[in-house]
Amino acid sequence: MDKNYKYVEKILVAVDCIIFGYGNGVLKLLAFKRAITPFKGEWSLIGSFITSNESAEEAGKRVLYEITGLNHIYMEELKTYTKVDRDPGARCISIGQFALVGLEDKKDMMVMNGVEWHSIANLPDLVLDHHQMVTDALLRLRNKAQFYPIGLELLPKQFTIPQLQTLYEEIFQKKFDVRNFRKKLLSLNILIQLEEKDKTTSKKGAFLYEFDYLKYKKLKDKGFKFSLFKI
Amino acid sequence: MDKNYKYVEKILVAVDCIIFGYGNGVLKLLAFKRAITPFKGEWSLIGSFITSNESAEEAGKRVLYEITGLNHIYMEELKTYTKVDRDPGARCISIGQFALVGLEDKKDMMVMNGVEWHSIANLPDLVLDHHQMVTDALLRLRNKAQFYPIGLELLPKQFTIPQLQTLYEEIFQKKFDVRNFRKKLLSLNILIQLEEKDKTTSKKGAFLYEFDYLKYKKLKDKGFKFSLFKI
DNA sequence: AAAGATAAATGTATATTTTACATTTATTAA
DNA sequence: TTAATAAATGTAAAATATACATTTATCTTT
Repeated sequence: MDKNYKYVEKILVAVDCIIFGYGNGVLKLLAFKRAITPFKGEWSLIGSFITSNESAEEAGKRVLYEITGLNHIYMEELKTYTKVDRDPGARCISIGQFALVGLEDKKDMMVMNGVEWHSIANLPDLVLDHHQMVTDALLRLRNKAQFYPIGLELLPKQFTIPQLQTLYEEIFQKKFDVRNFRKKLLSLNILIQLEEKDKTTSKKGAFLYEFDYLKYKKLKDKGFKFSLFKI
Repeated sequence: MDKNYKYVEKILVAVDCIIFGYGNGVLKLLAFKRAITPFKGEWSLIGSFITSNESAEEAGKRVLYEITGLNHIYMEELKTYTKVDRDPGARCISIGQFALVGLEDKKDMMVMNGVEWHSIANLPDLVLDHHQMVTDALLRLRNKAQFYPIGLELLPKQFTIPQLQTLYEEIFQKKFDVRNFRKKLLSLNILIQLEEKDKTTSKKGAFLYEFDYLKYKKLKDKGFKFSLFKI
């Protein structure tokens, strides 16, 4: 190490993952019941200390993989929690990592002992400042849903418009008018209608759609701003 | 320290401040020429290692004060830079702190040797990943200007509409129509028109305004979303 | 006192977007 | 054939955004 850094204090650096899952029309958060001290028996976000050979995002993805077997998951930094006394055990900062998991295509997901998906409407108490992290992450989720076609991360590759609407209604805890919702979504021109219908929820069946990711990306790179709704 | 944390690696944690200043119609960035190794003679953002008794924001505000004497400055977390090899001297993560300084009311600001305001249009090369931090911060600034009356931080308490427009034009590098700009701003109902005029830039003089911060806050708390412009 | 110069202030018509709201359609099961 | 059910659709009114040119207040000069 460079001698100039020699006398500087080092700090414990953790990541904690705020992992939202969406399945069966319900928005969920992944948490686990700690089996060992500290905080044995209490609910906690999934986290880890960062090691010297990984970035925060790598650490987040690593621990998510270790605990769920999930890979290639959408993850971004939320914010960093650095209050001096946030962890009574030691000075420790934590980098919140925000992640989104579509649960419909992950039915085969491994679920470790003590790890559970909790409906957002009914969260358990969480250790330390983890509840604050979830509050912050929910704000981020809403913000993201407004300016980014978040169905890309939370819905299966093929989905129906009513499914997409239910996702938005779950995220915003608010009903939208079906005619206006469909009109607005289709006006963005990033959905491809397929020929098949999904008949699992109605006799008539609902047409399946896919996101046209390339078209979305092109428009975005051109500076086109998506705003899905005035909420 | 709790024994459970005993065998975990610690990491150097720094803050780097991306400090935007606005004065004389120009948007500027604060940087300093390093007088000592490492990177002696190169331009760098203002930063510091975090000590064990301060949060990231406290560290950011401390170093800003140490170097400029500035106090009570708007500061928020930008993002954290954690790539393993971002600093060749040592494994070191850095928390970017985004700050805004209105320079008109700070004419008496102390300027330490080697510390300089650089016009955004003409930035020097910066060490490490500091240029990336500035790029990220500029995006944040634009985003913030769109959804928050950023004049609150970057203009003197009393200001004119043309001044406010110049600020927005500087931030977005784009001209706005004077009629539409004024109409939109006044329609938000958070400006108080004063009786005095500012005659420094024209014979006719421009009416001075103040932000009605309380009204703004009330509307915001009610869930009212400000969107200053479709850019 | 009048004229000239300069930036500030203003209004309107058109286009676009958002909102509110009720009926018809496709399909399966009885 | 009928009943049941969720999916799909259209239109008018309101709100917002855009494009665009002239008048006003004041100081300076003649």
